[in-house]
Amino acid sequence: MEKTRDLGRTRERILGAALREFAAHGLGGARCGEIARRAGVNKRMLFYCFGSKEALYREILSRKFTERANFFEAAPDDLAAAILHWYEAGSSDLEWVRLLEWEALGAAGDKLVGEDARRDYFSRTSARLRRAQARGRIPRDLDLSQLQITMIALTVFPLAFPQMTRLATGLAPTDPRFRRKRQRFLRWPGERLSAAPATGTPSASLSKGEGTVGNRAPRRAARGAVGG
Amino acid sequence: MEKTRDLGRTRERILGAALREFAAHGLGGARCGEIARRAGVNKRMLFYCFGSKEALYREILSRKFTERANFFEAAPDDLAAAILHWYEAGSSDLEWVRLLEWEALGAAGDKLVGEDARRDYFSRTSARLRRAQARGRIPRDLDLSQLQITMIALTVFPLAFPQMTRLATGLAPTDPRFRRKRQRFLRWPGERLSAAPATGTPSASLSKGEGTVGNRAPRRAARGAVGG
DNA sequence: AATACTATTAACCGTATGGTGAATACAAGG
DNA sequence: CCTTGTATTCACCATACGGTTAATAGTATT
Repeated sequence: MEKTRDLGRTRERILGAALREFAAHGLGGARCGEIARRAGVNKRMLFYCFGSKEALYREILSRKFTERANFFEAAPDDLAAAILHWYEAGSSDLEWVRLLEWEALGAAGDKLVGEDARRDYFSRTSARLRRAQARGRIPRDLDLSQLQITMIALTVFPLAFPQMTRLATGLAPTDPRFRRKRQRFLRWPGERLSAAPATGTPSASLSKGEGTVGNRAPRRAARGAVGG
Repeated sequence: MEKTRDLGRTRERILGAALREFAAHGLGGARCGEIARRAGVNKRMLFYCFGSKEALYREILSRKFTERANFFEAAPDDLAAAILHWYEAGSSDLEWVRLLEWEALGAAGDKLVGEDARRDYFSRTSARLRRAQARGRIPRDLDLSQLQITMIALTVFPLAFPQMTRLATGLAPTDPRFRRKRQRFLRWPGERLSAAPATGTPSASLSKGEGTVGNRAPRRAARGAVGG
Protein backbone atom coordinates (compact mmCIF):
# COMPACT_ATOMS: atom_id res chain seq x y z
CA MET A 1 0.00 0.00 0.00
CA GLU A 2 0.93 3.63 -0.53
CA LYS A 3 3.04 5.28 2.06
CA THR A 4 1.15 8.16 3.62
CA ARG A 5 4.42 10.00 4.07
CA ASP A 6 6.86 10.22 1.20
CA LEU A 7 8.91 13.34 0.87
CA GLY A 8 10.21 12.40 -2.56
CA ARG A 9 6.72 12.01 -3.90
CA THR A 10 5.48 15.29 -2.44
CA ARG A 11 8.50 17.00 -3.91
CA GLU A 12 7.57 15.68 -7.33
CA ARG A 13 3.95 16.68 -6.92
CA ILE A 14 5.02 20.17 -5.95
CA LEU A 15 7.36 20.41 -8.91
CA GLY A 16 4.62 19.32 -11.26
CA ALA A 17 2.12 21.80 -9.93
CA ALA A 18 4.71 24.56 -9.78
CA LEU A 19 5.68 24.02 -13.40
CA ARG A 20 2.11 24.56 -14.47
CA GLU A 21 1.60 27.55 -12.22
CA PHE A 22 4.87 29.27 -13.13
CA ALA A 23 4.33 28.64 -16.84
CA ALA A 24 0.88 30.14 -16.52
CA HIS A 25 1.67 33.18 -14.38
CA GLY A 26 5.41 33.67 -14.16
CA LEU A 27 7.43 34.01 -10.99
CA GLY A 28 5.65 37.09 -9.71
CA GLY A 29 2.18 36.02 -10.75
CA ALA A 30 2.34 32.46 -9.46
CA ARG A 31 0.71 31.89 -6.08
CA CYS A 32 2.25 29.55 -3.56
CA GLY A 33 -1.17 28.68 -2.19
CA GLU A 34 -2.35 27.68 -5.63
CA ILE A 35 0.69 25.51 -6.24
CA ALA A 36 0.06 23.76 -2.94
CA ARG A 37 -3.60 23.29 -3.76
CA ARG A 38 -2.84 21.86 -7.18
CA ALA A 39 -0.25 19.56 -5.70
CA GLY A 40 -2.64 18.44 -3.00
CA VAL A 41 -0.12 19.42 -0.41
CA ASN A 42 0.11 21.82 2.49
CA LYS A 43 1.52 25.19 1.52
CA ARG A 44 4.14 24.90 4.19
CA MET A 45 5.70 21.99 2.31
CA LEU A 46 6.85 24.28 -0.48
CA PHE A 47 9.12 26.06 1.94
CA TYR A 48 10.02 22.90 3.77
CA CYS A 49 11.19 21.35 0.51
CA PHE A 50 12.54 24.27 -1.47
CA GLY A 51 13.10 27.13 0.92
CA SER A 52 11.41 29.87 -1.05
CA LYS A 53 9.20 30.55 -4.00
CA GLU A 54 12.15 31.81 -5.96
CA ALA A 55 14.28 28.75 -5.24
CA LEU A 56 11.41 26.58 -6.39
CA TYR A 57 11.18 28.63 -9.55
CA ARG A 58 14.86 28.19 -10.24
CA GLU A 59 14.52 24.48 -9.70
CA ILE A 60 11.68 24.33 -12.22
CA LEU A 61 13.65 26.27 -14.81
CA SER A 62 16.75 24.23 -14.32
CA ARG A 63 14.87 20.96 -14.72
CA LYS A 64 12.95 22.02 -17.78
CA PHE A 65 16.12 23.41 -19.20
CA THR A 66 18.14 20.22 -19.08
CA GLU A 67 15.11 18.22 -20.19
CA ARG A 68 14.82 20.30 -23.33
CA ALA A 69 18.54 20.22 -23.97
CA ASN A 70 18.42 16.51 -24.72
CA PHE A 71 15.75 17.08 -27.29
CA PHE A 72 17.85 19.57 -29.18
CA GLU A 73 20.88 17.30 -29.17
CA ALA A 74 19.34 14.98 -31.74
CA ALA A 75 19.00 17.27 -34.78
CA PRO A 76 19.69 15.56 -38.12
CA ASP A 77 22.34 16.62 -40.62
CA ASP A 78 20.27 17.86 -43.51
CA LEU A 79 19.41 21.53 -43.06
CA ALA A 80 15.81 21.28 -44.21
CA ALA A 81 15.26 18.31 -41.93
CA ALA A 82 17.12 20.06 -39.12
CA ILE A 83 14.76 22.99 -39.32
CA LEU A 84 11.82 20.64 -38.93
CA HIS A 85 13.50 18.97 -36.00
CA TRP A 86 14.12 22.32 -34.38
CA TYR A 87 10.53 23.17 -34.96
CA GLU A 88 9.52 20.02 -33.18
CA ALA A 89 12.00 20.66 -30.39
CA GLY A 90 11.08 24.29 -30.03
CA SER A 91 7.35 24.11 -30.34
CA SER A 92 6.30 20.82 -28.82
CA ASP A 93 6.27 22.12 -25.28
CA LEU A 94 4.14 25.16 -24.62
CA GLU A 95 5.12 25.38 -20.98
CA TRP A 96 8.75 25.60 -21.91
CA VAL A 97 8.15 28.37 -24.39
CA ARG A 98 6.15 30.27 -21.81
CA LEU A 99 8.89 29.92 -19.24
CA LEU A 100 11.35 31.28 -21.79
CA GLU A 101 9.00 34.14 -22.41
CA TRP A 102 8.53 35.00 -18.75
CA GLU A 103 12.25 34.99 -18.42
CA ALA A 104 12.65 37.23 -21.43
CA LEU A 105 10.32 39.74 -19.84
CA GLY A 106 11.60 39.41 -16.32
CA ALA A 107 15.34 39.34 -16.66
CA ALA A 108 17.01 42.57 -15.79
CA GLY A 109 20.43 41.61 -17.00
CA ASP A 110 21.32 39.37 -14.10
CA LYS A 111 22.71 36.00 -14.90
CA LEU A 112 20.36 33.57 -16.56
CA VAL A 113 19.70 30.08 -15.29
CA GLY A 114 21.82 27.78 -17.40
CA GLU A 115 23.49 30.66 -19.14
CA ASP A 116 26.72 28.75 -19.59
CA ALA A 117 24.97 25.79 -21.15
CA ARG A 118 23.17 28.10 -23.49
CA ARG A 119 26.28 29.90 -24.51
CA ASP A 120 27.75 26.47 -25.12
CA TYR A 121 24.88 25.53 -27.33
CA PHE A 122 25.13 28.65 -29.37
CA SER A 123 28.83 28.40 -29.88
CA ARG A 124 28.68 24.74 -30.83
CA THR A 125 25.87 25.36 -33.28
CA SER A 126 27.74 28.34 -34.58
CA ALA A 127 30.88 26.31 -35.23
CA ARG A 128 28.84 23.70 -37.04
CA LEU A 129 27.17 26.30 -39.21
CA ARG A 130 30.52 27.84 -39.99
CA ARG A 131 31.86 24.50 -41.15
CA ALA A 132 28.81 23.97 -43.33
CA GLN A 133 29.28 27.42 -44.77
CA ALA A 134 32.95 26.80 -45.46
CA ARG A 135 31.93 23.68 -47.38
CA GLY A 136 29.60 25.84 -49.39
CA ARG A 137 26.41 24.35 -48.00
CA ILE A 138 25.20 27.68 -46.77
CA PRO A 139 25.43 30.86 -48.81
CA ARG A 140 28.62 32.71 -47.96
CA ASP A 141 26.91 36.03 -47.59
CA LEU A 142 24.55 34.81 -44.88
CA ASP A 143 25.19 36.00 -41.35
CA LEU A 144 25.27 32.86 -39.24
CA SER A 145 24.34 34.28 -35.88
CA GLN A 146 21.44 36.01 -37.56
CA LEU A 147 20.56 32.67 -39.04
CA GLN A 148 20.55 31.11 -35.61
CA ILE A 149 18.12 33.44 -33.95
CA THR A 150 16.07 33.39 -37.11
CA MET A 151 15.64 29.66 -36.85
CA ILE A 152 14.62 29.95 -33.25
CA ALA A 153 12.25 32.74 -34.12
CA LEU A 154 10.67 30.72 -36.90
CA THR A 155 9.91 27.84 -34.60
CA VAL A 156 9.20 29.47 -31.24
CA PHE A 157 7.27 32.53 -32.27
CA PRO A 158 3.86 31.00 -32.93
CA LEU A 159 3.68 29.48 -29.47
CA ALA A 160 5.08 32.61 -27.87
CA PHE A 161 2.40 34.78 -29.49
CA PRO A 162 -0.57 32.48 -29.82
CA GLN A 163 -3.19 35.20 -30.23
CA MET A 164 -1.32 36.71 -33.12
CA THR A 165 -0.91 33.29 -34.65
CA ARG A 166 -4.61 32.69 -34.32
CA LEU A 167 -5.46 36.02 -35.87
CA ALA A 168 -3.14 35.45 -38.81
CA THR A 169 -3.89 31.81 -39.51
CA GLY A 170 -7.22 31.15 -37.83
CA LEU A 171 -5.65 28.25 -35.98
CA ALA A 172 -4.14 27.81 -32.55
CA PRO A 173 -0.41 27.13 -32.72
CA THR A 174 -0.97 23.91 -30.83
CA ASP A 175 -3.54 22.72 -33.35
CA PRO A 176 -2.21 19.76 -35.36
CA ARG A 177 -3.49 21.39 -38.53
CA PHE A 178 -1.44 24.47 -37.79
CA ARG A 179 1.61 22.41 -37.06
CA ARG A 180 1.32 20.55 -40.34
CA LYS A 181 0.97 23.79 -42.27
CA ARG A 182 3.87 25.33 -40.46
CA GLN A 183 6.08 22.36 -41.16
CA ARG A 184 5.19 22.50 -44.82
CA PHE A 185 5.95 26.20 -44.85
CA LEU A 186 9.28 25.82 -43.10
CA ARG A 187 10.36 23.26 -45.62
CA TRP A 188 10.29 25.96 -48.26
CA PRO A 189 13.06 28.30 -47.06
CA GLY A 190 14.86 25.25 -45.75
CA GLU A 191 15.21 23.81 -49.22
CA ARG A 192 15.92 27.21 -50.58
CA LEU A 193 18.76 27.64 -48.13
CA SER A 194 19.95 24.15 -48.89
CA ALA A 195 20.13 24.88 -52.62
CA ALA A 196 22.90 27.29 -51.69
CA PRO A 197 23.37 29.47 -54.76
CA ALA A 198 26.66 30.79 -53.40
CA THR A 199 28.56 27.58 -54.09
CA GLY A 200 25.90 25.66 -55.86
CA THR A 201 25.81 22.37 -53.98
CA PRO A 202 22.23 21.25 -54.62
CA SER A 203 21.57 19.32 -51.43
CA ALA A 204 22.77 20.68 -48.15
CA SER A 205 23.67 19.22 -44.84
CA LEU A 206 24.60 20.58 -41.49
CA SER A 207 26.55 18.74 -38.92
CA LYS A 208 24.47 17.39 -36.12
CA GLY A 209 22.49 19.85 -34.09
CA GLU A 210 22.90 19.78 -30.38
CA GLY A 211 22.31 22.19 -27.63
CA THR A 212 19.46 23.94 -26.06
CA VAL A 213 17.81 27.17 -25.32
CA GLY A 214 16.98 28.05 -21.90
CA ASN A 215 16.21 29.56 -18.66
CA ARG A 216 17.15 32.15 -16.16
CA ALA A 217 17.21 33.26 -12.58
CA PRO A 218 14.76 35.34 -10.64
CA ARG A 219 13.96 38.99 -10.69
CA ARG A 220 13.37 41.58 -8.08
CA ALA A 221 11.45 39.97 -5.28
CA ALA A 222 8.12 38.59 -6.43
CA ARG A 223 7.60 41.04 -9.26
CA GLY A 224 8.85 41.25 -12.78
CA ALA A 225 11.80 43.58 -13.26
CA VAL A 226 12.86 45.32 -16.41
CA GLY A 227 14.25 43.57 -19.40
CA GLY A 228 16.56 44.97 -21.95
CA MET B 1 3.85 80.76 -15.27
CA GLU B 2 2.89 77.09 -15.00
CA LYS B 3 -0.48 76.25 -13.65
CA THR B 4 -0.12 74.30 -10.45
CA ARG B 5 -3.29 72.43 -11.27
CA ASP B 6 -3.73 70.95 -14.70
CA LEU B 7 -5.61 67.70 -14.98
CA GLY B 8 -4.68 67.20 -18.60
CA ARG B 9 -1.02 67.48 -17.80
CA THR B 10 -1.19 65.10 -14.86
CA ARG B 11 -3.09 62.63 -17.02
CA GLU B 12 -0.26 62.73 -19.54
CA ARG B 13 2.37 62.34 -16.88
CA ILE B 14 0.54 59.36 -15.48
CA LEU B 15 0.20 57.81 -18.92
CA GLY B 16 3.89 58.24 -19.56
CA ALA B 17 4.94 56.71 -16.28
CA ALA B 18 2.37 53.94 -16.60
CA LEU B 19 3.61 53.00 -20.04
CA ARG B 20 7.09 52.51 -18.71
CA GLU B 21 5.91 50.61 -15.65
CA PHE B 22 3.53 48.33 -17.51
CA ALA B 23 6.07 47.63 -20.23
CA ALA B 24 8.58 46.73 -17.55
CA HIS B 25 6.39 44.61 -15.29
CA GLY B 26 3.11 43.85 -17.00
CA LEU B 27 -0.33 44.46 -15.59
CA GLY B 28 0.07 42.26 -12.56
CA GLY B 29 3.64 43.26 -11.81
CA ALA B 30 3.22 46.99 -12.21
CA ARG B 31 2.78 48.94 -8.98
CA CYS B 32 0.39 51.85 -8.77
CA GLY B 33 2.54 53.52 -6.16
CA GLU B 34 5.54 53.32 -8.45
CA ILE B 35 3.62 54.77 -11.37
CA ALA B 36 2.54 57.66 -9.19
CA ARG B 37 6.07 58.19 -7.93
CA ARG B 38 7.51 58.20 -11.44
CA ALA B 39 4.82 60.58 -12.58
CA GLY B 40 5.45 62.87 -9.63
CA VAL B 41 1.80 62.63 -8.73
CA ASN B 42 -0.25 61.45 -5.82
CA LYS B 43 -1.29 57.82 -6.13
CA ARG B 44 -4.90 58.79 -5.70
CA MET B 45 -4.78 60.60 -9.03
CA LEU B 46 -4.49 57.34 -10.93
CA PHE B 47 -7.90 56.33 -9.71
CA TYR B 48 -9.27 59.83 -9.99
CA CYS B 49 -8.25 59.95 -13.65
CA PHE B 50 -8.63 56.37 -14.82
CA GLY B 51 -10.75 54.55 -12.29
CA SER B 52 -8.60 51.49 -11.83
CA LYS B 53 -5.23 50.01 -12.57
CA GLU B 54 -6.74 47.81 -15.19
CA ALA B 55 -8.53 50.66 -16.94
CA LEU B 56 -5.26 52.57 -17.02
CA TYR B 57 -3.58 49.53 -18.51
CA ARG B 58 -6.22 49.29 -21.21
CA GLU B 59 -5.79 52.97 -21.98
CA ILE B 60 -2.05 52.49 -22.37
CA LEU B 61 -2.49 49.53 -24.68
CA SER B 62 -5.08 51.25 -26.75
CA ARG B 63 -2.92 54.34 -27.22
CA LYS B 64 0.20 52.43 -28.09
CA PHE B 65 -1.84 50.29 -30.36
CA THR B 66 -3.20 53.06 -32.53
CA GLU B 67 0.14 54.84 -32.46
CA ARG B 68 1.85 51.80 -33.92
CA ALA B 69 -0.91 51.24 -36.44
CA ASN B 70 -0.01 54.43 -38.27
CA PHE B 71 3.55 53.27 -38.55
CA PHE B 72 2.55 50.05 -40.21
CA GLU B 73 0.27 51.81 -42.67
CA ALA B 74 3.18 53.21 -44.61
CA ALA B 75 4.86 50.04 -45.89
CA PRO B 76 6.27 50.33 -49.43
CA ASP B 77 5.26 48.11 -52.35
CA ASP B 78 8.42 46.18 -52.99
CA LEU B 79 8.50 43.04 -50.86
CA ALA B 80 12.15 43.27 -49.86
CA ALA B 81 11.70 46.90 -48.92
CA ALA B 82 8.45 46.09 -47.16
CA ILE B 83 10.21 43.57 -44.96
CA LEU B 84 12.70 46.20 -43.93
CA HIS B 85 9.91 48.63 -43.22
CA TRP B 86 8.15 46.03 -41.11
CA TYR B 87 11.36 45.45 -39.29
CA GLU B 88 11.58 49.10 -38.54
CA ALA B 89 7.94 49.25 -37.54
CA GLY B 90 8.11 46.11 -35.48
CA SER B 91 11.40 46.59 -33.74
CA SER B 92 11.84 50.29 -33.20
CA ASP B 93 9.80 50.37 -30.03
CA LEU B 94 10.86 48.05 -27.26
CA GLU B 95 8.03 49.04 -24.97
CA TRP B 96 5.52 48.13 -27.57
CA VAL B 97 7.04 44.70 -28.12
CA ARG B 98 7.08 44.13 -24.38
CA LEU B 99 3.44 45.08 -24.06
CA LEU B 100 2.63 42.62 -26.83
CA GLU B 101 4.59 39.99 -24.98
CA TRP B 102 2.90 40.60 -21.65
CA GLU B 103 -0.37 40.29 -23.43
CA ALA B 104 0.67 37.09 -25.11
CA LEU B 105 1.46 35.61 -21.73
CA GLY B 106 -1.48 37.05 -19.90
CA ALA B 107 -4.40 36.58 -22.20
CA ALA B 108 -6.65 33.74 -21.24
CA GLY B 109 -8.75 33.79 -24.37
CA ASP B 110 -10.82 36.82 -23.48
CA LYS B 111 -11.15 39.51 -26.06
CA LEU B 112 -7.99 41.38 -26.93
CA VAL B 113 -7.72 45.14 -26.88
CA GLY B 114 -8.11 46.29 -30.46
CA GLU B 115 -8.87 42.80 -31.65
CA ASP B 116 -11.12 44.03 -34.43
CA ALA B 117 -8.49 46.39 -35.74
CA ARG B 118 -5.97 43.61 -35.68
CA ARG B 119 -8.21 41.22 -37.50
CA ASP B 120 -8.74 44.00 -40.00
CA TYR B 121 -5.04 44.40 -40.47
CA PHE B 122 -4.47 40.74 -41.02
CA SER B 123 -7.28 40.36 -43.49
CA ARG B 124 -6.23 43.43 -45.46
CA THR B 125 -2.64 42.28 -45.59
CA SER B 126 -3.80 38.83 -46.47
CA ALA B 127 -5.86 40.11 -49.40
CA ARG B 128 -2.91 42.12 -50.61
CA LEU B 129 -0.62 39.13 -50.43
CA ARG B 130 -3.16 37.03 -52.28
CA ARG B 131 -3.29 39.55 -55.10
CA ALA B 132 0.48 39.63 -55.28
CA GLN B 133 0.51 35.86 -55.36
CA ALA B 134 -2.10 35.75 -58.10
CA ARG B 135 0.10 38.06 -60.12
CA GLY B 136 2.91 35.62 -59.62
CA ARG B 137 4.96 37.86 -57.39
CA ILE B 138 4.97 35.38 -54.59
CA PRO B 139 5.55 31.67 -55.11
CA ARG B 140 2.22 29.90 -55.51
CA ASP B 141 3.11 27.14 -53.10
CA LEU B 142 3.74 29.52 -50.23
CA ASP B 143 1.16 29.64 -47.45
CA LEU B 144 0.31 33.29 -47.04
CA SER B 145 -0.89 33.30 -43.45
CA GLN B 146 2.25 31.42 -42.54
CA LEU B 147 4.16 34.07 -44.40
CA GLN B 148 2.48 36.76 -42.35
CA ILE B 149 3.34 35.46 -38.93
CA THR B 150 6.76 34.60 -40.23
CA MET B 151 7.40 38.20 -41.16
CA ILE B 152 6.25 39.35 -37.77
CA ALA B 153 8.38 36.70 -36.13
CA LEU B 154 11.44 37.75 -38.10
CA THR B 155 11.15 41.34 -36.99
CA VAL B 156 9.74 41.11 -33.48
CA PHE B 157 11.56 38.12 -32.09
CA PRO B 158 14.95 39.67 -31.30
CA LEU B 159 13.37 42.36 -29.12
CA ALA B 160 11.00 39.88 -27.55
CA PHE B 161 13.85 37.58 -26.52
CA PRO B 162 16.77 39.91 -25.99
CA GLN B 163 18.86 37.54 -23.88
CA MET B 164 18.71 34.89 -26.56
CA THR B 165 19.57 37.46 -29.17
CA ARG B 166 22.53 38.56 -27.14
CA LEU B 167 23.72 35.01 -26.65
CA ALA B 168 23.45 34.22 -30.34
CA THR B 169 24.86 37.41 -31.76
CA GLY B 170 26.79 39.01 -28.94
CA LEU B 171 24.81 42.18 -29.42
CA ALA B 172 21.76 43.66 -27.80
CA PRO B 173 18.81 43.81 -30.21
CA THR B 174 18.61 47.55 -29.64
CA ASP B 175 22.24 48.03 -30.58
CA PRO B 176 22.55 49.89 -33.89
CA ARG B 177 25.15 47.39 -35.01
CA PHE B 178 22.71 44.57 -34.44
CA ARG B 179 19.99 46.40 -36.30
CA ARG B 180 22.21 46.97 -39.31
CA LYS B 181 23.21 43.32 -39.41
CA ARG B 182 19.64 42.22 -39.06
CA GLN B 183 18.51 44.47 -41.86
CA ARG B 184 21.22 43.13 -44.11
CA PHE B 185 20.19 39.60 -43.21
CA LEU B 186 16.50 40.21 -43.81
CA ARG B 187 17.25 41.55 -47.26
CA TRP B 188 18.44 38.12 -48.24
CA PRO B 189 15.24 36.07 -47.99
CA GLY B 190 13.35 39.16 -49.08
CA GLU B 191 15.08 39.23 -52.42
CA ARG B 192 14.88 35.48 -52.64
CA LEU B 193 11.14 35.63 -52.16
CA SER B 194 10.91 38.43 -54.64
CA ALA B 195 12.65 36.38 -57.30
CA ALA B 196 9.57 34.17 -57.21
CA PRO B 197 10.61 30.96 -58.95
CA ALA B 198 7.04 29.71 -59.10
CA THR B 199 5.93 32.12 -61.80
CA GLY B 200 9.21 33.65 -62.60
CA THR B 201 8.59 37.38 -62.27
CA PRO B 202 12.06 38.63 -61.31
CA SER B 203 11.16 41.64 -59.18
CA ALA B 204 8.30 41.44 -56.73
CA SER B 205 6.01 43.94 -55.19
CA LEU B 206 3.32 43.84 -52.62
CA SER B 207 0.57 46.29 -52.34
CA LYS B 208 0.98 48.74 -49.53
CA GLY B 209 1.23 47.35 -46.07
CA GLU B 210 -1.07 48.73 -43.48
CA GLY B 211 -2.33 47.62 -40.18
CA THR B 212 -0.94 46.79 -36.88
CA VAL B 213 -0.35 44.18 -34.33
CA GLY B 214 -1.63 44.56 -31.00
CA ASN B 215 -3.00 44.50 -27.59
CA ARG B 216 -5.46 42.96 -25.28
CA ALA B 217 -7.59 43.26 -22.21
CA PRO B 218 -6.83 42.32 -18.64
CA ARG B 219 -6.53 39.04 -16.91
CA ARG B 220 -7.70 37.70 -13.65
CA ALA B 221 -7.41 40.42 -11.10
CA ALA B 222 -3.87 41.68 -10.68
CA ARG B 223 -2.19 38.48 -11.71
CA GLY B 224 -1.31 36.89 -14.98
CA ALA B 225 -3.79 34.21 -16.11
CA VAL B 226 -3.14 31.38 -18.48
CA GLY B 227 -2.47 31.87 -22.14
CA GLY B 228 -3.22 29.39 -24.84
C1' DA C 1 -13.93 88.79 -2.34
C1' DA C 2 -17.18 85.39 -1.83
C1' DT C 3 -18.84 81.22 -4.23
C1' DA C 4 -18.64 77.06 -6.41
C1' DC C 5 -16.11 73.67 -8.42
C1' DT C 6 -12.47 70.53 -9.00
C1' DA C 7 -7.68 69.05 -8.77
C1' DT C 8 -4.71 67.34 -5.15
C1' DT C 9 -3.34 65.39 -0.88
C1' DA C 10 -3.06 62.73 3.46
C1' DA C 11 -4.51 59.03 5.99
C1' DC C 12 -6.57 54.90 6.04
C1' DC C 13 -8.71 50.00 5.03
C1' DG C 14 -9.33 45.18 3.77
C1' DT C 15 -7.30 41.69 1.69
C1' DA C 16 -4.04 38.57 -0.27
C1' DT C 17 0.39 36.75 0.04
C1' DG C 18 5.07 34.90 1.08
C1' DG C 19 6.83 33.07 4.84
C1' DT C 20 7.31 31.06 9.83
C1' DG C 21 6.74 28.85 14.76
C1' DA C 22 5.34 25.30 16.81
C1' DA C 23 2.34 21.46 17.46
C1' DT C 24 1.17 16.80 15.52
C1' DA C 25 1.07 12.34 13.50
C1' DC C 26 3.37 8.84 11.13
C1' DA C 27 7.12 5.48 10.54
C1' DA C 28 11.31 3.09 11.66
C1' DG C 29 14.59 1.23 15.24
C1' DG C 30 15.37 -0.60 19.35
C1' DC D 1 5.65 -0.53 23.01
C1' DC D 2 8.25 3.21 23.42
C1' DT D 3 11.37 6.48 21.53
C1' DT D 4 13.28 9.23 18.06
C1' DG D 5 13.28 11.68 13.88
C1' DT D 6 10.92 13.72 10.31
C1' DA D 7 6.96 14.61 7.18
C1' DT D 8 2.75 17.15 7.62
C1' DT D 9 -0.52 20.37 9.42
C1' DC D 10 -2.50 24.53 11.70
C1' DA D 11 -2.51 28.91 13.03
C1' DC D 12 -0.43 33.03 12.53
C1' DC D 13 2.50 37.29 11.17
C1' DA D 14 4.20 41.25 8.64
C1' DT D 15 3.86 43.44 4.69
C1' DA D 16 2.52 45.31 0.37
C1' DC D 17 -0.85 46.70 -2.46
C1' DG D 18 -5.18 48.33 -4.88
C1' DG D 19 -8.53 51.20 -3.75
C1' DT D 20 -11.37 54.70 -0.90
C1' DT D 21 -12.96 58.44 2.36
C1' DA D 22 -12.69 62.79 3.51
C1' DA D 23 -10.35 66.92 4.01
C1' DT D 24 -7.74 70.71 1.49
C1' DA D 25 -6.11 74.11 -1.70
C1' DG D 26 -6.26 76.16 -6.51
C1' DT D 27 -9.00 78.33 -9.93
C1' DA D 28 -12.53 80.25 -12.46
C1' DT D 29 -16.86 82.90 -12.08
C1' DT D 30 -19.65 86.40 -10.54
